[in-house]
Amino acid sequence: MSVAETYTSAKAPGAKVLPWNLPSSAARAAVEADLEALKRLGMKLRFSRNETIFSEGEEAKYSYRVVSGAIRLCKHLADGRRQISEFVLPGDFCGFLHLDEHRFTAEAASDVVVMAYPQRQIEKLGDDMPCMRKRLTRFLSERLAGAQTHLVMLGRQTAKERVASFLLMLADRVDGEDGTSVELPMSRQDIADYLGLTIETVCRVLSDLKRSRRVAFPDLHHVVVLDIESLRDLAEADE
Amino acid sequence: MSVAETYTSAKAPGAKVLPWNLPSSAARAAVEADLEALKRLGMKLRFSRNETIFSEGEEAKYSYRVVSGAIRLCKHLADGRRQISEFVLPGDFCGFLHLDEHRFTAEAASDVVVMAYPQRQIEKLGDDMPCMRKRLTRFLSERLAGAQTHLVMLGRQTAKERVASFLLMLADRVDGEDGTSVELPMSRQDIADYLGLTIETVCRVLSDLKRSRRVAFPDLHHVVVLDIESLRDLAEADE
DNA sequence: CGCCGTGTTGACCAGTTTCAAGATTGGTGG
DNA sequence: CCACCAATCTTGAAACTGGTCAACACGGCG
Repeated sequence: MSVAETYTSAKAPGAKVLPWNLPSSAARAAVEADLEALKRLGMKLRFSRNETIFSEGEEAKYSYRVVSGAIRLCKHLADGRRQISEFVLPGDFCGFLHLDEHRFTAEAASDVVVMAYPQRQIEKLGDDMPCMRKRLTRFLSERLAGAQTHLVMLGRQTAKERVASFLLMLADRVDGEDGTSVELPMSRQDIADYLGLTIETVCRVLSDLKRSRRVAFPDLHHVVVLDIESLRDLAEADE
Repeated sequence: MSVAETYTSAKAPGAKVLPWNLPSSAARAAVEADLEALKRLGMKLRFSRNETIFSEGEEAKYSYRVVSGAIRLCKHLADGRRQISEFVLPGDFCGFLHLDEHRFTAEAASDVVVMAYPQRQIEKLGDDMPCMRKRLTRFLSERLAGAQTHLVMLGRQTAKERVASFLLMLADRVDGEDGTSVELPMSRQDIADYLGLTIETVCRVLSDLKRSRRVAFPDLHHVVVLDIESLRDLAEADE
């Protein structure tokens, strides 16, 4: 079964495709197809949990693709507050901003394996190959659209809605077989910092969801089983 | 005095350039320089306050540049909640997302005059002219970086910090002579929906700022005089 | 003059945070 | 394999920020 098929079958008829903040599985599959040129530029790197991959303000020498694990993209305030703008999951790209400096910090949310591509070469690739260029603008456009959805979440949704949306997003992005059992490759604190909440609030909401049988934690803290339909009611968000 | 000069002189020595969500005045000035090709594609349109320019989900036929007034880019939830992701001020662009559908709604925040450029032609321009293409990817990158700053604001800043940051951002973006007197081309409700607050909270914070002499309203509600330095203390935000 | 849209202020309330105390989990070394 | 420790997660109670509801003020315009 191709990734693209997994993607379409995961969408129940009538289910709305959420405009989340990374390219959909379908888009990723398409990228896969003609990414050979990029592949041979990359080198494989490993980072362990909480290692910094690059920092805000650094010169942007590389862009990355996650092979396994997860990266968090975040900004740190002087007093320790932190906001995560995005989780980068296996198959996803990050960087590629075509700015001289990184505008956010990238840290390993779990042990992670990435491919690193030299920024220079990527830009060259874009110059030479129109298809790559189109992909890049589309990628950036998609990410911007995703960020706007995230803004709605932080600006106008309640804690319960945010957590529900978050879980649905993960289920949507992870190519799980059935899509209801999802691994959370990030800590509660990471989730809180993504959702603009405290870790305690995230815990409480998850406990509520557990009590109302909308989620279950079979083993540890890091695997969730979702009742998609009932979570969708809570998420409410979309237009 | 060129726009670029205005920009650099507005930055006091040591003042940090805020990574806000639209291209800086300097960037805009540079765009100006070689935008002749684009210019003759555009047609001038007028919208009056609260008119919809385009809606989320519509086919993206045009991109826009604001000549005068302001546009708000926003998303509406089913129950009436609204989040504004960006204000588009004179000289700024919007659209250009290279996606088939608009991912947000654009409405006139005040009476507004815009230039509308056919999306098709723009893409063609990008194909033909490498410099335009680079400008586009840089534009999108810059917008994405700006959205991330906005995320920090909504996720991790207090009401006071948000309002202070907002006023500083406006002062930074508007090419005012001295930069301390700023016109607010949007309503209190618009500001609230940009900041993820209620209109009452925005009013209260503004009143506080007025009492503590950090802002003043000479005439109406729609012109503010700022004490940049003391507001910067409140904004706190940046890394 | 009086209405309507918009902005301001006050009193009260609710959701979220804060602070603090445990409970679980995972890892390490005996 | 188990004991122990540190890190992470969970839960509770109290405090607080910002939201809600309601009244009022102000300015623009017919």
